[in-house]
Amino acid sequence: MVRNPLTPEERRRGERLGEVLREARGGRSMVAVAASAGISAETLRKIETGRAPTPAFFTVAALAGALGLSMDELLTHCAPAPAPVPGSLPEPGVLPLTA
Amino acid sequence: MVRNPLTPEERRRGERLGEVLREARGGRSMVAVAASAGISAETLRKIETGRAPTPAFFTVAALAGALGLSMDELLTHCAPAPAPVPGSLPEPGVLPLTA
DNA sequence: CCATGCCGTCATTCTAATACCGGTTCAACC
DNA sequence: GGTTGAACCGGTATTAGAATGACGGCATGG
Repeated sequence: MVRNPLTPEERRRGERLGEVLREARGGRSMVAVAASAGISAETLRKIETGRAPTPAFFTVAALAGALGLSMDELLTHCAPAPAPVPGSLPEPGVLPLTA
Repeated sequence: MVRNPLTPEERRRGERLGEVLREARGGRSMVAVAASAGISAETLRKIETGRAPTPAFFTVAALAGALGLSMDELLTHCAPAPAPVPGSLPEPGVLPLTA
């Protein structure tokens, strides 16, 4: 096919990424952080609210730099499963991706 | 404006990213690595050849995972300036981004 | 009252991701 | 020598989404 429309899992993964970024921003304003990262405030808002679930690599890198975050840390924090008790419901539909 | 068309600097940054990824792939085939990362071989080829200069965050993350690379390492390796003698030509138009 | 900060929506342009095609190179094999 | 296969490349086409701007709305606080 051509560019399948993003699965619900992928969208929720984007939401988690947004939450992590917003938390890391703390009290600073969107405008300030966006300017510091070299992106527009509109873009930052879309990423934080999860409306841009799969931002570009260098966009995230710029944000991580502006927020003092490690890229690997970021991946870990917005990672897939929050320790769902290994052995319970297999939950069909998980996407490892970070393996 | 609306999505300015990627500067030459951004494109060369994508080429460096591709080179690093290709080097990390070593002898393995594109098809194998792409499958391991959960992306198509076509996409991997476009990234490696620099024809997709700004890939998605999670796409790069999947590739880094498949290749055993650290995201921060990746950023450092495909980084901006190769130590251009601090104090020479200021080169107007550099994009820190990774700061 | 007015500024600040965030949100929703609409509109726009460029690009990522995917697939398919043929072409090339290089090796092994008949 | 011819051919077969693997692996990569360049081009083209398609769809969905990133990135950006602009306008209006809604709180909170000076």
